[in-house]
Amino acid sequence: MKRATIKDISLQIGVSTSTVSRALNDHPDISDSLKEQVKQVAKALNYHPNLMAVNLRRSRSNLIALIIPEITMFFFPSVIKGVEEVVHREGFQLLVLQSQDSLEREIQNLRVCHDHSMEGVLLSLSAESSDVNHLSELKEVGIPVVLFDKSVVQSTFDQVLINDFEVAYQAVTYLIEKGAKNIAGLFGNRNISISQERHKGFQQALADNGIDAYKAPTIFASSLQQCQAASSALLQRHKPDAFFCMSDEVAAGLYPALNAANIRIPNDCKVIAISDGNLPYFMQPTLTHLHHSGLEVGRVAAQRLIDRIKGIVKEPEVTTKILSIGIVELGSV
Amino acid sequence: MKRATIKDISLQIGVSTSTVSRALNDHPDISDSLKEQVKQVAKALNYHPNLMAVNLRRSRSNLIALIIPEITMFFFPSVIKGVEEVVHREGFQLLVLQSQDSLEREIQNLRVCHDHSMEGVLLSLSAESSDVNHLSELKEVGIPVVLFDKSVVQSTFDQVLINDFEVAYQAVTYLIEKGAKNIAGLFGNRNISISQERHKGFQQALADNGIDAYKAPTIFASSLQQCQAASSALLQRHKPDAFFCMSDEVAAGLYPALNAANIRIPNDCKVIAISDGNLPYFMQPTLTHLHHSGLEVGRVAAQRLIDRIKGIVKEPEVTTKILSIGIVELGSV
DNA sequence: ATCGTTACCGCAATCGTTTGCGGGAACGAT
DNA sequence: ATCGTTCCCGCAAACGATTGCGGTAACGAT
Repeated sequence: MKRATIKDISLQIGVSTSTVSRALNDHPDISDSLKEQVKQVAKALNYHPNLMAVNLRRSRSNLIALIIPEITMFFFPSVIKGVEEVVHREGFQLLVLQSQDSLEREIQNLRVCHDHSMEGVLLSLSAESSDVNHLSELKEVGIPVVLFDKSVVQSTFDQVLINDFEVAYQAVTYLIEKGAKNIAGLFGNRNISISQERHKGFQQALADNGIDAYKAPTIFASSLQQCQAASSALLQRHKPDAFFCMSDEVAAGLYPALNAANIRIPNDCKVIAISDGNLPYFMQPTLTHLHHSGLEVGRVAAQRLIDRIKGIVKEPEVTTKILSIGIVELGSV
Repeated sequence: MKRATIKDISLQIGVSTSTVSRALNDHPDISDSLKEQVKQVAKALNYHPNLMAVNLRRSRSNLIALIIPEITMFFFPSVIKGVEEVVHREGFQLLVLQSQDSLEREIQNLRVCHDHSMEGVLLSLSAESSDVNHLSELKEVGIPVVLFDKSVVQSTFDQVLINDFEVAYQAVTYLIEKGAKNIAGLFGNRNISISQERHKGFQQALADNGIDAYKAPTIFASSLQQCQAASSALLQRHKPDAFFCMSDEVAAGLYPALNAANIRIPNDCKVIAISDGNLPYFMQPTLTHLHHSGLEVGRVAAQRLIDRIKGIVKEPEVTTKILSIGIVELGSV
């Protein structure tokens, strides 16, 4: 019932625990024959090293934390997948924590990271986090942090982002090239930075094409339901010939509204979104989008973090990695 | 830079480490004034107990593992959410592992659970796991396991499931009540148990209503693309007046196929699915479904596990908790 | 002055490993 | 016979906390 320890092995064979330890770790001081014997007994006793003891001794934990606002079906599953892939390959274990978009819980989670001796932290800031001051605690004890997806301007940490402004600009420009003249914008929670940045890109693209950005119908909605309701309301007053959706989530709110108003996509109205490329294929018509690969974000961020942990990245300066985004042309434009 | 230990505090105040430890844990042997002082110094030094040491000493880890086949946008995000909710409330941390539907990786993950001294494991079996023999290792060392969603018949573990047969039966019966006479069935990976059970329920419901189940058009598809292709092919040969979809994922494959064939939902063809209730609202028309709440599954399974860990559940017998399922009537029937 | 309490606090073992250092045995060389 | 190597292996101290047991001081009571 109780798990075997190194001591059990040592007693059984009649050597010291240090010898057993060295044998199991293939230390050159130990003869091959003894190594063999030790390993056999270990197997027989179903011995597994107690990682709590090992980690305490080595003062490592082999753990990497991923803190995200919330696990929904949007975006983060792909990120987790990408992170897990890299983290697992490098021999770490992943711990997933959620901040529920609350600063308080984010701080709690960071404390957990500290307490559990995380070797590194991947963090997508909560909606309430307007700066990174609460990360100083980790910085002081030397736990590397990589921010991704959501960050703040004056960050002093490595980060993996996309250029939200640019991507939105690009999407809107694309709609204009396709002949759209009256473009509406749909955005998520107005408190999070990426909503704001994408909104700016939206406005700038309009302005650069001689369209009065302030007259463009605009919605900020924090949930699918809100978005659908707001879209329906919008359609009472305006008849846009195109929609820019900052995420596939808001696009999913828009579709039913258009349908209810008997507006056909893409004939009556074009739709474009930014998406990780899953949901767009479930929608009808399939949703043209700029492909913001969560998988890629996860991979790159995790790799960067692990490089930091291993000390491969020596420069003290932090880097901001901007991922490039491609457009996937489907049925909605 | 280095984190403060209990020793640092003891040196600073001039008491022993044991006293500091007791003071921090509000042991009655320590005077209130000293406690106050110790806590102040602890705060000043930004002291956090080293959980690796604490856990080694207490031989606990405070960790609960969740092993799932794969984090996709389907179902599991809700489960994770439910699990996290309970686990966090009870003061544990959650570790998410993926088996990629591979038995080998599932075994690897179980080893990780053992090595990291998990206090409990929540497991949704991989497609390749046809029994639970590989769980014996955990059983031997006394780590409780709760299976959920996917299990096997002769399981000797607590489990939280739905009655897949019954739910499918119920869904098909509903279609028949609504007038459907020619019902097709869409299923996922044919190797996983829930596909098989739901398929049986599908067939039985047909048979009980005097329909030849073996002539009913049936598809097993492991991905969205496969499902869409197979659906299109099916529509060349048959004109079902209703579809039973074992998951929202396959339903998402069906929709475009119906659309391409110019078949209208629900007028020309009804569709019903089993779903956790997210995706159905993004589809057009919204998808009528039997609501298999991932949130609930996660909560119940996690609570059961924690009861086991805490020893609240004393009975040696394992229990199988079957969650009830309600129907959500939306636009597709 | 002695004894008994009560209130505090320290010693040292412990959890399971790792690892620096030292030491014995065997063996060959001188 | 002595010395030097080489090859193995054990002792004991860490890692950072918890905790049973014992000990000391203060104090009042007798």
